[in-house]
Amino acid sequence: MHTNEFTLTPVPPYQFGSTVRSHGWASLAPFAWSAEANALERVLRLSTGQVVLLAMSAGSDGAVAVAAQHAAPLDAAEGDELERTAVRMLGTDEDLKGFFQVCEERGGVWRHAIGRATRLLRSATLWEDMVKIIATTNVQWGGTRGMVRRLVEAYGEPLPWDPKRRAFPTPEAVTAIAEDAFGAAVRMGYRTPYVCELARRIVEGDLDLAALEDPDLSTKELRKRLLGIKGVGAYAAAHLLMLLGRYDHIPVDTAFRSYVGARYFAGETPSDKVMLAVYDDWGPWRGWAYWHELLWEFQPPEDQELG
DNA sequence: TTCCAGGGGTAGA
DNA sequence: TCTACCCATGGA
Repeated sequence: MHTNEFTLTPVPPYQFGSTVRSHGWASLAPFAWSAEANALERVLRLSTGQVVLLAMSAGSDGAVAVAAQHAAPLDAAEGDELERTAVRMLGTDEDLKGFFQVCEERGGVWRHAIGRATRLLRSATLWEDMVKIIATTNVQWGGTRGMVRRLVEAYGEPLPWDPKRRAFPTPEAVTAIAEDAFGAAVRMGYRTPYVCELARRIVEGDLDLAALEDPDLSTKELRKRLLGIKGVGAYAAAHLLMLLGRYDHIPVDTAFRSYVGARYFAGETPSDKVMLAVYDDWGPWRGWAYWHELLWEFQPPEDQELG
């Protein structure tokens, strides 16, 4: 057994704990929260095929500690990929000063956002984020967790010394499976052909994920390309845009309608257009503003976070 | 049993 | 651009 430990120094302000709790991703396989280690763990398959076990936890002075266990030593390229992937998942390289500046100007409860210093937890790859977003549509959270768990258990590469723990399946692994077999194993219902087609497009080079992660691509063009993916509509595109660091669209779902209706319209639910207008003055930070308010419903801010 | 979820595709207007 | 209608699955 070999180990590789390193620390990430996030762009401040940053908090590991609030990032892990930023949405439900930490409870979707292969992510798992280890209470005893106080760490976010997951199995990760590197592009060389080596499968590693990652543990990410809060370090000192706002840093994030990452520890990887693997059966064989990692070469330089594998080490780079490991670190790049940890940065992607934790958003430690994301500069949100623009958003925190607006929160500072608004003051009041918005100072909580600065204290929380949250990034959205990402998956190891955009492919994994896309599959998981598709698995959240028109289903309750328990259903999403079940679909993702079955997908990982059926087709993820096992950790060599603990084969019950598996990585998220690659697109190549999914394309190697007949669609009806995939459907029977994963039980994603009508989402099955969407995921299979997505995997095929990635493997065949028809969909270039790296191009979608290019910060120089305009948000408008990026959204158009996301909407071109079968299974991705307005909600899923807005959510994926947030995971790609663009916060000007709000993922409108039943949670949005329920929360905004209760908070701003005395329990009534006007049209989506009217409810979305509540956040218009946040400009490019609309999505983040809504997301913070929704999070605070379940994770009420404490006064000591202020200032 | 019926309803519907952290919606989306499609056809037809 | 907007609206009906259908879509597998499983929890409530």
